[in-house]
Amino acid sequence: MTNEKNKLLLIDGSSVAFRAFFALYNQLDRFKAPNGLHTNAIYGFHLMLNNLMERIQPSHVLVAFDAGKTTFRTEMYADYKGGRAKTPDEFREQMPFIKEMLEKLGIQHYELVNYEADDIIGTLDKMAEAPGTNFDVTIVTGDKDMIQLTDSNTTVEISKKGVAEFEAWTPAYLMEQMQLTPEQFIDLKALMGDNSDNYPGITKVGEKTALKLLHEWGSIDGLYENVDKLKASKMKENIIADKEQAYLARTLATINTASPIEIGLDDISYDGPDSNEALVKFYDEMGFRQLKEQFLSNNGEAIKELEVDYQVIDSEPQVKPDDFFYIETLEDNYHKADILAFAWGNDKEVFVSKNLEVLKAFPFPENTYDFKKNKVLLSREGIELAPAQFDSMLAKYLLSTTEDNKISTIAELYNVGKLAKDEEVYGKGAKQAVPSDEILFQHIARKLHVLAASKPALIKSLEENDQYHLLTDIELPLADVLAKMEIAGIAVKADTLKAIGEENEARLSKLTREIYDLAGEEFNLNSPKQLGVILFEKLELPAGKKTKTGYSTAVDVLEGLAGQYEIVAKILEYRQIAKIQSTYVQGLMPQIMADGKIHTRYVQDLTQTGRLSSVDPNLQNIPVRLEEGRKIRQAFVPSPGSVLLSSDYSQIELRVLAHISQDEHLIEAFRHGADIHTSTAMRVFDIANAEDVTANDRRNAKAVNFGVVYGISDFGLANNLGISRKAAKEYIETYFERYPGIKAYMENIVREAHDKGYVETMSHRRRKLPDINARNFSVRSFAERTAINSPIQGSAADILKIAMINLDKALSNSDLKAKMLLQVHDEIILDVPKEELDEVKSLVKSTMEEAMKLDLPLKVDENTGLTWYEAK
DNA sequence: CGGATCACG
DNA sequence: ACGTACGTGATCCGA
Repeated sequence: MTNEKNKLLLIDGSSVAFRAFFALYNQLDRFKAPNGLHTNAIYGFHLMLNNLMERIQPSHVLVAFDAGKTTFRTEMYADYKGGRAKTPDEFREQMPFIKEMLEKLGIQHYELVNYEADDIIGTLDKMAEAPGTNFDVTIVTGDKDMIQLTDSNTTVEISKKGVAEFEAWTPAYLMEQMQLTPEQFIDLKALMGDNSDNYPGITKVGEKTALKLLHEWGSIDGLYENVDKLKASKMKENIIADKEQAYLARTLATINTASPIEIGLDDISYDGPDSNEALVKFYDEMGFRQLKEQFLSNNGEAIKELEVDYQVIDSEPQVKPDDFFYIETLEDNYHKADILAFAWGNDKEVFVSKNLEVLKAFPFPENTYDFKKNKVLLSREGIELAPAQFDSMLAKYLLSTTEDNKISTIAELYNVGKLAKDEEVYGKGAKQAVPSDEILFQHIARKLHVLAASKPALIKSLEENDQYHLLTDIELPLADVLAKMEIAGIAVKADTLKAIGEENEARLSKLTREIYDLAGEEFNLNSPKQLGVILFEKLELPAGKKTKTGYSTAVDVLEGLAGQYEIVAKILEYRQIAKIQSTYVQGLMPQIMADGKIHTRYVQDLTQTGRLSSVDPNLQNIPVRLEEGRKIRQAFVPSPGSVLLSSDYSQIELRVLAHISQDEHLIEAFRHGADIHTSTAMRVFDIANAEDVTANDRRNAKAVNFGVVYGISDFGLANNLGISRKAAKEYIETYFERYPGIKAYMENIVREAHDKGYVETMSHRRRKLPDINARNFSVRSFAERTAINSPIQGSAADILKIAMINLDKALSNSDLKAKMLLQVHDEIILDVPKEELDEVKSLVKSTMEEAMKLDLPLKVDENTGLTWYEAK
């Protein structure tokens, strides 16, 4: 050993891992490896290590772990650490990877049968104090027991909050905080016991009393030598009676500094990772992008941000047909956004411009990113964009829905260099601003380069997956159709909304007064928390479910009470109206643009199943089930001289299920055109004649049919029908018995998902299922239900997409003026001139019914009206 | 910014 | 034994 001071870092791995797990517990879902493993504890542990290694710069490091449930302490006291809650599966599954991480980092870890991490640490600490050694020791742990080890060269750091805050205990700090020496700290635990380790000290003695006794008598020995001097009291009796227990507690609390460990200080010197490649690979496996980058940059291997040369063009652009084209906007909502700049070119040369005049005679190339956005933006400049041949956003979406489809993500996934995030270039929130031309141009030039450079890899992957046709035959043509629908928009009458709004306001203020009256005080009716307190504490109504934050006041809970309590009925009414008012009256009104229309945006690259979503505003969830809300639809109207036509698939998901499962009974039922829920009721409940099926039978059968599509469980069905779990289980068993094809489908698709890690729709749309082999039951079960549902929901989505493309083609090839306006998952809403109605109605019906050939018919129902309210 | 609630298929 | 129905978006509250 040299004369220079060595620095030894000893970490209680089991306790620090546990701390890390809970420090990031609220982000459990965010921290997932690509293979589905939870990583919050692994990541948190790494962050703690970063903090410690940087601050302490140790020459020697060891992470000690507890070896198992039994130790020499359990031999002395069987209940030691007994009665602890089981460690969560999400935590347990991470432990092997924490150890793997330490190995990759070049940090030794150690555990010893029959001993705890504390004892290993205590023993090494002792070794580091032997004559001839010269160490400063830092011990890091999550609980206070180890404070007893602090001395002139040993600091004990206790993890306090998050992953970066520690409290450093030295003898001086211990004296200041508790007026104790490290030896006395053991006696403190002897007197008060340890709840979390599950051993008692002296009855009724907690920290306060224990401290008082120690300050008076110096030690547990001192106390018992002088026990006669204590004045008679219950406490004195306890002290005398629990003497044996107290000494046992002292033995249990004392860290063994002479454990038979087989490693020494020479074995734990630290000199960084053995293999940088292995560490980087580990980061990749865990999905630790930031840690990886940080590591690489510290090693001078930082992935460099792309350097892309570009030319600024102000007129007469040179464009090759197989170039890429990209438009940049700050705002997401391209119905309002300004074009900041645009770029074109390929991976060799890039051109940029912000002069909109350049666009007027632009020969738009065939490759782009987010064609739909381009088309809508350019239509505002009077340019009508023809469909593209390739769209990187849609290609990436088809390949994987696990991440977003930003260009920076594509760059990362396909290894075509690093791209700054938009937030870094443009800022976010209030700080968002347009940067200088130089920064803006460089950024979009980089994007253009990434698009061009990644295209071959995207196409190759699509072909390997047999998905290329999904891009060319479905998503790309659909983008063009959707752009036209978004540009068209739907007329919404502000006056009608206003009238509904005024009526609502009157009802809301009356209800508010009545509810305050019944509650006996005023409170914020929109706060579930305050409402819970009023109902279940002040008024003492029987509380149902609980949520993480308090009492649940959701509808299903309140509905059970509405019959008995006037206030609950009024709250339900208030909620219903308040929802309509805030989301649909006040929410929609400002969305009506200068042309009197609402232009939604369909998000084409988001859902896990292949459905669209609708935003700004969402026109796929306009109320319909309850009359009060349905009135909102009176504000949605056709163009002058037209009517609205709404055509929807009947039972499309069950039909898809019948087809892909090939269940003969379900297929037969649809071929006969019978009411499907009635038919199910007859089969499952053994009813011979359709007339004998009661409304209740049908309702139950309907719930079972829905359940099947969702990946049924007895619990879910029971919950939905309000029946016992046992009864629900019997329903399901009978159902599977009567529809064996369905049962086989479910088993097969789940098995396939387990084997492949993904499932597919009829047209090879994929959904990856990283959780399908999870060790955690509920995580895995969720993935299994998803495996059952996604091919059904996704195939239905594909069918409607195909129908929309075909219908658009048919309308374009005709003289018809009818236009598609909206899509709501299984229905299309069109604006149809009155004189075209008959023709369009049957065209839409046949196009939709023939969109895909199944082994049973598809069926379309339609409604028409002068408002959307009537057309349903 | 996450949770609770509720609107749709 | 575990703890749930599948897929979305908007609004409000409260740390």
